[in-house]
Amino acid sequence: MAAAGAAEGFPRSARIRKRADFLRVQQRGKKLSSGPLVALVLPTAGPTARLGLTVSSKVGNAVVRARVKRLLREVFRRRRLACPPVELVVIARPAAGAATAAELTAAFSSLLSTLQRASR
RNA sequence: GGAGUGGCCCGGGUGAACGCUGGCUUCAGGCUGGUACAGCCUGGGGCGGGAGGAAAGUCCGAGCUCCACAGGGCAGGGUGCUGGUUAACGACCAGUCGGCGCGAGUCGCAGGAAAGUGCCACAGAAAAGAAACCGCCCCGGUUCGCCGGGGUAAGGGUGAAACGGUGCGGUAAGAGCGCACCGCGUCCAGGGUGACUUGGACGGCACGGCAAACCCCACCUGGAGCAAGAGCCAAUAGGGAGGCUGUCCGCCCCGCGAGGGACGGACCGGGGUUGCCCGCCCCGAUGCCUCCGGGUCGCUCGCUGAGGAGGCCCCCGGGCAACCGGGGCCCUAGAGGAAUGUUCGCCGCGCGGCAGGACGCUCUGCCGCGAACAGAACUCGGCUUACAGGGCCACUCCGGCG
RNA sequence: CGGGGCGUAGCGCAGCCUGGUAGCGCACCUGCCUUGGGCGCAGGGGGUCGGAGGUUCAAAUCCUCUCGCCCCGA
Repeated sequence: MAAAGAAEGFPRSARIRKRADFLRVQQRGKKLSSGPLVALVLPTAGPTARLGLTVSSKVGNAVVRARVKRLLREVFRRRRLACPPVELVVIARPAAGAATAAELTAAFSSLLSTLQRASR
């Protein structure tokens, strides 16, 4: 176990995939925001953090939405094991469609940093 | 060389690191059944696969799936020159006719206006089956200003459009009144599968426009859509399925009777016949009997390894072509809160600047910037729309040189 | 996947079905009224009718294609 590649992996178990899970986090989670992003955080009993993304059609067409999700997933993949075990739902506001990759990365990174500080 | 027309193609390449996804294989752990072993789940390793020309819009057509369907009529919807291609189409090809263009070409919802109804604003006398405002001509009257009656439709004027056009003859003035040509209609002959076309004869003109107005005619048309649909099935709740039973009348049977049962008809209410009607079919408040299954979340299948109405700037044959037949080669991803990504190099492409060779076309080097439109969601055939940059082919017109 | 609606002046809407003049309210400008402002009265300006093509003598209106926005159902 614990192969070298697992440090930056992003397996299916680290994703929120059920509508019920999304609704639970959105109703009971704590709300944070940074720029074009809104995050809802709920502590979990699982071993690691899990991420779910919500990017509606207000953000842009399919290409723009996919780009936003891939960028956010990439940031989360790099820092996943450094995060406390929470369930995290990130909602992209319409401004996220027009944001550059650097802006989105910075916004999500600051969100993750405040999360890590709060858990200590 | 310049201007243009039509069509086709490409849609960056390569390497490394870290990731994602589904297939095959292998290892470890667990569960079920268990003799070997098989199946499933979780995690790791290896191998090879992983967006488009439009995947988009969802404007048409089909496959596939489920539902409905005795039959008849009416409605609704769609298409609309002809012939063909196709699984099918509103698509495509070829042609006909008409518009535009010198031309290559291009555009066209392009049936019927003597089946009927309706509309044609303003202007104009008159907007559809006739009429006569200014006129022109004749006759009568006259106070010489003109008035009355009749003929006419050439000219003026209005309008988008005025009941064939031009010319000659003719006439009181005129008029298809007569003639020639053109247009129109009918008939005949030739060509063509056909739309249509060519020629001739006859007719003296009848049929203004609008059907992307209602409509008529011809042909086509059941509804929904992979969240279709099929299977397994937790918690919770306790229901779900099947059969009988409505009211009245007639008649028959059983019974002493109350009553019960069978048949036929009518009626009431509800439902089905996925628009309506006829017709047809089913059901009945309460209650009784029999059976144990129905279904939500979730999961699996449908779903893409085997079939594809699949591609080929491959070949052969048929056809003007769309396309068809045969052979060869090749391709084919399968997610499910939804993968195909991120970072860093090198090469290639375009634009701009600088320097050098060079009259110029252009070549070399360096630097900077840029690289679009857009993401599979059951699968195909079309159409439409978006798109940085690049390449190829055929043809037309104009100019120059030989 | 399927269905519906909207786009007309700076804003909110009529007009479209049944073709011929684009209009209403608020806002804007000018004048009157008032010491001044508001209110009120009178007058005025302003619209490629989302875009392209077509039918027609004539199109906001009819037809076709297209762009954008909003809503609904499974």
